Amino acid sequence: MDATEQVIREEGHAAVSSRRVAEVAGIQQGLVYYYFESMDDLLVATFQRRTARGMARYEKDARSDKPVAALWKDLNQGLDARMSFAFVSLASHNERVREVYTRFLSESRQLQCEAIARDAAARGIDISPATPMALAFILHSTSLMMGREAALGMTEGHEEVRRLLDGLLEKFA
Amino acid sequence: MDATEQVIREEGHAAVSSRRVAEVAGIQQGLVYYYFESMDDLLVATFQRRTARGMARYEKDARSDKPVAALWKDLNQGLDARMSFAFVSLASHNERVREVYTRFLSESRQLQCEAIARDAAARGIDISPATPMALAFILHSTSLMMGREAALGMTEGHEEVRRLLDGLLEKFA
DNA sequence: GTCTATACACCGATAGAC
DNA sequence: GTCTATCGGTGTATAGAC
Repeated sequence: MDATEQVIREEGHAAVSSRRVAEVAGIQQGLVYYYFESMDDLLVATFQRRTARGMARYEKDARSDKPVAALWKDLNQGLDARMSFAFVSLASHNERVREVYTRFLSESRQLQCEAIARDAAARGIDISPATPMALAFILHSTSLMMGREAALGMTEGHEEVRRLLDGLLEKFA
Repeated sequence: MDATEQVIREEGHAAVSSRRVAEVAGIQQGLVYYYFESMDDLLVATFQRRTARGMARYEKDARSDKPVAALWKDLNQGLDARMSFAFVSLASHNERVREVYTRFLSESRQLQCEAIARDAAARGIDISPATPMALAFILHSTSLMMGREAALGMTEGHEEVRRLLDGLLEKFA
């Protein structure tokens, strides 16, 4: 799974083959099929491990003493943009990957909504006209987009966006 | 190029091969190489055509009598999420596709920034603490994310996000 | 567990007939 | 312009030795 992630990151998901993964892992091609029934299984297992790690990170953020600040920091530093794109791209046309991805998206957003609502209530912060859901959505999408562009070598305007959101979230810090 | 787009949309960019594209287009495989020197050329040409059409749409929005409202409407209706993901995924590992994509992103954002700034000035609208750049970025990323999720069958929270942004952009309508 | 060897499908690209 | 035929390479997956 480590080798699979590496290939996706460096060469894209189209380059993931039993031969290439085996080469990176330092084993022979046939051995891949001793551990995974098919390449599809390997792919699904790899993404499942990723989403489990992602959820663990978000849960840790939610339990910290500054949930929203921790989440926002995590979204801006912890996202692996290239893996993320590969994930979406695959999810569009692979039912099993789509299930893994939509469950992760749904559960993590739910978690983030609750964290925002609880944090705002605890600190007496009024986020209107936004709602926890809208805020969670916007934080997620903007940080993902900045990660995407940064992965492609573009950072124009990112400082401005970050400054604006940092300011709006100031009371949570 | 139409056949290529169709294959990308329905089966993903990994399924784009001269044989598959030829089959969809109703021609023989070898003929693809009469019109395009390589599959890479076909892919780049296909995306180039898309970005040209995208820019034309944004320019039309910018010239309309309600630039920001037109842009926001366009972002929410005109984005082909699946093509968009394939584009990004490919751009990560194909230099020529990356160039096409980053130029498009950069030019379209520039255009949108100017449209927002001009529209706000003309209507005497104060968008602070946001800036034209930050606003363009957030509109783009949220609409893209909603398109992405909708393509995967998720629409939870979208109404809330749209309501919030519609409200914030109300003065532009 | 790990290897080698192999079957069979599909890939990009080219050659040459019409 | 469009076709058929073909090359070498790579893909998934399996069989069987050790």
